[in-house]
Amino acid sequence: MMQESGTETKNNGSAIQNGSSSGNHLLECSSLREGRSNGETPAVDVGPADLAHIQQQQQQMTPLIQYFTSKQREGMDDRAGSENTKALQVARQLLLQQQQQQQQQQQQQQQVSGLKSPKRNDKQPALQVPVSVAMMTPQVITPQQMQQILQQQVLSPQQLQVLLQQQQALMLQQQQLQEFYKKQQEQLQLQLLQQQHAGKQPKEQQQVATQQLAFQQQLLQMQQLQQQHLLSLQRQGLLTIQPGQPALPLQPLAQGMIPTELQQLWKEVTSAHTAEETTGNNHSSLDLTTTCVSSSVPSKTSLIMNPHASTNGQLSVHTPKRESLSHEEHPHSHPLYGHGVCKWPGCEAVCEDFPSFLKHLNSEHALDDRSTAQCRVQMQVVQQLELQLAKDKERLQAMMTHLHVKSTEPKAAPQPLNLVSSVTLSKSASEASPQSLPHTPTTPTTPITPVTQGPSVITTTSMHTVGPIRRRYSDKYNVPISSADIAQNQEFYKNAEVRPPFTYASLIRQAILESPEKQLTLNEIYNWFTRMFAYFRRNAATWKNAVRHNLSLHKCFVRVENVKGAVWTVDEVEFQKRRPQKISGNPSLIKNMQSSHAYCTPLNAALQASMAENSIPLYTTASMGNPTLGNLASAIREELNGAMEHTNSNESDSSPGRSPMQAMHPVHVKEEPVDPEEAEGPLSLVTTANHSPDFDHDRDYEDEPVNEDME
DNA sequence: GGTCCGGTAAACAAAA
DNA sequence: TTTTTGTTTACCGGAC
Repeated sequence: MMQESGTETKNNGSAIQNGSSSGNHLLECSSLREGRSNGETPAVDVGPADLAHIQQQQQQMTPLIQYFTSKQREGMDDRAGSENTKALQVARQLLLQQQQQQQQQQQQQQQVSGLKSPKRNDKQPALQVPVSVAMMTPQVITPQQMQQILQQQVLSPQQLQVLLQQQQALMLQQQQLQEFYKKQQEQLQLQLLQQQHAGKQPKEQQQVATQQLAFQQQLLQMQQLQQQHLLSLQRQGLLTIQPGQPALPLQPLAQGMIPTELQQLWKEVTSAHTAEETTGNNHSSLDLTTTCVSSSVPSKTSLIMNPHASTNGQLSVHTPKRESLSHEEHPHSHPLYGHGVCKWPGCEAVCEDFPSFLKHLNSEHALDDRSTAQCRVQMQVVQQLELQLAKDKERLQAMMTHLHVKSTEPKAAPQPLNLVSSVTLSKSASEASPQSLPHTPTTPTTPITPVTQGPSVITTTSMHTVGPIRRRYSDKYNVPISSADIAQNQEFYKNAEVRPPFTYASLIRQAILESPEKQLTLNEIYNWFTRMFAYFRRNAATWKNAVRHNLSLHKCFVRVENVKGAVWTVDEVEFQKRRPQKISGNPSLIKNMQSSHAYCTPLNAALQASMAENSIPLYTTASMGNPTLGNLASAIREELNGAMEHTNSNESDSSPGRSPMQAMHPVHVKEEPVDPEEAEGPLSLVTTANHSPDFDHDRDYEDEPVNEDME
């Protein structure tokens, strides 16, 4: 509640200037008044001097903010917009001086308080007042300094904007922190009173004091965070820092002493910090313009992003604009965080909650060589995917041209042809409406949204893929796969909320087979689904039910009672029985399939090389899954072998095409006459190389290998 | 048009 | 009591 008020104040146009500082003071003062008005002994013994100090600093702060605000409103007049950052430097120095002084004062207070007797009236004032003051006005600038800045008028619009925004962010942090701090104080007051009335001994009071001290330390850490923020400014070149002002390391918060509210506060504060830091990264040595940068840049800081930011956002997986919106609307949503897992490529660290994720993000994925390299790799991956997509499009066009297939777009879709989209659009054009595809009944009204979060280039076209899972296509529509998609699809399905074109049974089997012991619990299967497919991170009730349904329904899934409960295994014999035999009639198809698998290697090798070049071991499992390509390949071979076996031995078995491999049937187009009806085929099934029977549906079947290997 | 298959929804029961 | 797990049935749409 207090935080809300703080936010409102911040968002209020006219209140911006003094909303943070004065607002904080007022809040504190009012809080103090309340304490007194209640007839309770004020635990926070803020003396007149302190109040005067607060007011004074408030007055000092206001002109600067007003100035910045006015500059912003004036459209950041470039009149004085020389790039000279001298004024900013001055301001920065002043701020740092202030902070130093406050820290020193705080430390002194702490020392004093530590020596003081646990008597109620003695301990708290020393502990609290300095902290609150320090936290409220870490960046106070004296009127003289302010005037100096104003006289110089050397701030460029961008600098002003940056400074103003960051100032606001810091103020918000301070405000929130202060509010929480006051809450803590009030609680402690109550505790003290209760203890006093109950005749508690100083021991407990000491405990309370200890808590106070701990909290104070946390506040100090917040200051350090702010300093880091300033450092990030320095990185941006917007500020220069004094050589003698070392950056304080971000110390971990004292565990076990962070109450829920503090965690909440911490979360918000670190969120802002993260955003700022990310922005700093953007301007630092890295000229990263893709996901890694744009992903976590909130709207607040979007203004200070480089001119390419918006463009980058469009090209990257996440657009800054959308991200910022989502951040505003869903404070806990973060493109790098989902389902309790850090989505940083290759990380997948489990973070229980958003605050812990933010901490993790700040600690593990700070601006360093590794993160830089990862971002670069991600860029390369995206670029490679883009290139591959372009190639495939070209190839498709050539194929269509060769087959004299007049564009089926009128019938299929107006959207650009893509491996994915074309598949969806093909035969079942009637159903191909993008909106109708992806969604489970649970989300009928939100058809496209999930897909929009997909990977950059693929996203647009892939939107149309979402629904295909149910549809099956006959072999004749299959077209030789372009080498492309293996790694692509893996990454794609992991990031894009596009429904994989595989049956639940196939996915379940894959999950089980990928497990070390070839057996998984239901929950582990769930986890595999969510881990491997972004699509299954939503509508859990639906697909989980389907998973259970499939497990129970299909004989190929065998439930085994284990020591630790029931696990599910795959009866390959039964599963093979399910396989379609369509492929059986076409040995050549199998050949093609095999050849198509060969594509995997080069692509993955390239990706791996790229990663190795950047020394990014993390990528191995998470985003690319390259390391597991071997497994994937072997799985494909197994599939192929199975299909071959069927081809050789079960030709008579003509159950409607369902073999995993069936999808792979290579290029029927070449072997079968192309009739008008089939003409659509190429379009719809551009990629059909490897497949499990169930994977046959509307997609290129190279996906399966990828998916199988994802793990 | 019938059949098969997969996806989805739902009800129900047992176990945790 | 709630949640998870497991089973079963029904329905629908797509492919054959």
